[in-house]
Amino acid sequence: MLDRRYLKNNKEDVSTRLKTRGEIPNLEDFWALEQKYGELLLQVEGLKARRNKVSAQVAVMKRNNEDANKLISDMQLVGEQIKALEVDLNQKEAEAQQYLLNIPNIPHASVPVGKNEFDNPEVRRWGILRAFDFPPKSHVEIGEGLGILDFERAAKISGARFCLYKRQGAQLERALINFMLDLHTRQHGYCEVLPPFMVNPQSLIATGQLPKFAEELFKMADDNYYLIPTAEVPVTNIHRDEILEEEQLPLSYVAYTPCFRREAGSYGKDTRGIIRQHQFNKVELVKFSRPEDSYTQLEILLHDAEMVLQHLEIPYRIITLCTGDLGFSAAKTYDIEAWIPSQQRYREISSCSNFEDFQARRAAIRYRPKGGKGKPVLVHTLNGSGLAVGRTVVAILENFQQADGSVIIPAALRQYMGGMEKIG
RNA sequence: GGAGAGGUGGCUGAGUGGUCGAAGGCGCUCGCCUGCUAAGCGAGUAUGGGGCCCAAAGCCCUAUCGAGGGUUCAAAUCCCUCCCUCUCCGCCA
Repeated sequence: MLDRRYLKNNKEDVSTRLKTRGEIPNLEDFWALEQKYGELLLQVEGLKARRNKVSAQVAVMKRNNEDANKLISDMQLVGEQIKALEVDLNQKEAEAQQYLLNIPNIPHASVPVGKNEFDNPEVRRWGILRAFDFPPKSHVEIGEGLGILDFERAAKISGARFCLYKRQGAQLERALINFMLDLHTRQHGYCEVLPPFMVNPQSLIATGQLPKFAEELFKMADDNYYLIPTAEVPVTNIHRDEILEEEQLPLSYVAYTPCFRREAGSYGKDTRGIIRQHQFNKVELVKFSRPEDSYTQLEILLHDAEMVLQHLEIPYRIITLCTGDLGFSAAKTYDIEAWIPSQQRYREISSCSNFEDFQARRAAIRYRPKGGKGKPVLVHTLNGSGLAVGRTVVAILENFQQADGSVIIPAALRQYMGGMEKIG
């Protein structure tokens, strides 16, 4: 959510910067709404001030056994006026709130202007693409060949976009989760948390999935809970409605969770394999920082995520999402894309974003400047995948496949696989 | 699921219609004092919104005692609904 006052006072600036996202915001309506709201608020508060004052007088008179009936009947009228105005006021307030909740974040000045994913500039590449002396197979072929990925039975159990991992496949997934958690906690200083996988609507509003993207979420039919689409939701909400101490910042959390997404609107995309699933595992990094540090923290976050791929010896590249490709809540996003040999292209395996105070404002996450003096200030929130586990399995199977259909296990992972060096 | 108890400021804890944004204690901040530490003394110490102001400081108004509604001139206090926590029973990994 954007700052209401900033939005009110900088219509032109906000409007031009939002347009780079491809949004055409109608700020005039909002402005008119705010104007009306302000007037009503002034009226209502004026009347309340009067009533409070008179009520105090009534109290005094009653104590002195004086007759206060005149004042009381006057205030009855004032009470009715207040009630009538408040109906209008509350409606304006709700409208303004709805409006604000549906406006995306403003891109950071360093974000390249562009229309869509084809305008995302590459930042850097890492690793050497392996030269295959045989046609590389897709992870589906490899996984089914080895009997470690079973899509048919998953479809029977659940449906499309699910996968049953078996034997070394299941073990590999588990090994990766542990490897990533250990790396981030032991070497990068993150605090490990294991949050709930179901959350209430408030949490989803705070991080920006609601109200706008309800169709992407799995919702419980009989309870007011949603399955999390990412650990970002429960972990960012750890500090919802809290005032942190400046000394605590930056706070860094790492969490493993499964993620659940309806993938509405992506019919036909990545239908085969485990690239795009309704349920997938992810190790997520979340940071809370002072505003002045958040872009430094974004670089650190990106580095921490990259290190996973470097340890696993998987080639990747970093891109900056352009204004037109930026997610709703993000001010700036780097994607890490791993090399997928069967597709001869890089595919997203991590997304690292700075949300600035966009989520913090929705979630009321603030910190008190040092010394206990001064007003609480909104923190900046950041998060990034570190990494998407299923897609890491894809990258390993494909990049480390052998001509005979077997797969070498990256050295860094072997201690997590009971010393196993090869699958198949 | 059944029965009961309870949700008040950073914490603890009082408050059953007006003098309560809220006693007391703890903590914290600043100042004083003490050779150091401890103790002691004094002052201050919630958050959102709005207004005055170029801005800051400050002042004023308003809201907030789990959430939302209601009664009343007036609600932490009375009524209704919901949420959460705790205890016991049942069930269960």
